[in-house]
Amino acid sequence: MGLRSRRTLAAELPKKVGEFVELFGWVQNVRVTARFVFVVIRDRSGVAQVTVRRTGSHGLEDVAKALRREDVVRVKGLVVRSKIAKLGYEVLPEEIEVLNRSKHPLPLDTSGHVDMELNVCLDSRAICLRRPEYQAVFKIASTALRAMRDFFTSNGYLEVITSRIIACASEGGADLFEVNYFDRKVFLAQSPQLYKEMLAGAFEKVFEIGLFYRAEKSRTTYHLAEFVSVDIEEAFASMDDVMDTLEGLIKHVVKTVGEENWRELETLEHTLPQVEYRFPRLTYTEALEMLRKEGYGLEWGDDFGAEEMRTLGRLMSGKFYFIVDWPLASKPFYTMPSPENPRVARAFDLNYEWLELASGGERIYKPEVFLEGLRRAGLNPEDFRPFIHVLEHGMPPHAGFGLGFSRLMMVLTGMKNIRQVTLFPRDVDRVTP
RNA sequence: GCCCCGGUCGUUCAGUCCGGUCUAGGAUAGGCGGCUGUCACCCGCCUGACCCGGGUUCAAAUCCCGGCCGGGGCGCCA
Repeated sequence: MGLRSRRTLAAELPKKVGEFVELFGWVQNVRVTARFVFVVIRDRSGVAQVTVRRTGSHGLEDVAKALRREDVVRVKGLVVRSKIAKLGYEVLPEEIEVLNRSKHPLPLDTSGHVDMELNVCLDSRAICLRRPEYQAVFKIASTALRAMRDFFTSNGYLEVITSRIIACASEGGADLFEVNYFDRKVFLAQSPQLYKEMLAGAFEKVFEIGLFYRAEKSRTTYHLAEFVSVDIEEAFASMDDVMDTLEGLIKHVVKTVGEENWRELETLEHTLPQVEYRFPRLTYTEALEMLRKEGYGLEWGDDFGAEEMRTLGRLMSGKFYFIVDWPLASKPFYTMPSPENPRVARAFDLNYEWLELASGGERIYKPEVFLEGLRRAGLNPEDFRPFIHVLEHGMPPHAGFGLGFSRLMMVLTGMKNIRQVTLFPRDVDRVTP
């Protein structure tokens, strides 16, 4: 018989009053009194109090008294109601087995009395996650991932997995990590961009949730060298279509997390953002005008810096909002120019307050226009043969977006640093654990 | 890469400005003892730290320089 079928979780005890159960978990606390030893056991469902009556005969009592925080134990005992115990019930043990001892002192405080610095937490990540308030973030993340998959699949998108290994450092923009691949120099992908476009030419609607890499020495609270990107690409769709999809996605995720993770949100003392409105769609030019009125000396074509984004976020009063119709020069080479004005891109960003969560738009689908985009970006067409090959054989018009999953998680959990919502963050300074 | 701030028991917070009873203090964790159906149990005692290197000084946790590490901001940034 497996352990799992024998096991009872702490949260199930109220239903087991009068029965013998086996608890498995960690020692959270031990309190010794004249007639009892109280051991608090924590498992993934919550905590339970194990009450050992002191008989003076060195048995269970000695085992219980010797327990220390984070020891791993199995407790077999009778569940009884209790008017005195704050939980309303407790376990009277007949066996306590120590499955593993924890070394002391612990690298951090798991009792919840003393807070820890982010770095201390990350250095002992799995131990820091013994604390419920640190677990809450990742329970919400799991719900969000599931909600996104539900949303995409129920809207007809096919989940795909593309390669992280690419041959050429040729997609422009950010720096790529070099990897030795059978004595060839290859690179880690920084986005699934061209792959998902090619797949949109076959499946029409695809999405991918995956890790991507950028070798930029960014030291901010919202950049990592390894990050989770949520990407879609859709054939026969316009910029407005995928913006609607993205808006629907955000609303579905917020709603689902609100329904399923209210306990975790309470633990984090965080309230989800409101989404009961149509996300404003601001043009780049309108945003520029708003900033000029605030006194920023910006020219058409300038990018918005951090301060500008904070101002814009304030002016948009804490809403999710799109900025559309960017200058083409500020967008990647594969971006579709507007048919009305070739200096304007059919591209958008989605922001929440000051933070850029996603960007997307329509893509070039004609080979000759793509070659013109490459020429403008100073890139070598030879490096794009496989992609151009697809463009030449019936690539439909298409659009898509990429969403920074961890940035969305910051919004959903109220965390101020992307490392707090990443289990094992990778940045310029950290590659362990 | 730039600017600002910081580095003190396992963790966390004081002390540094203005060098000297700092023999470095509190909380929490750990050890021992006491009290006690406890539930952040309580009380007492104990263990345990000034990032590294150089300099100034009679004297450095404290001032100066360099390094390393950390926090924040900016830049870079599909």
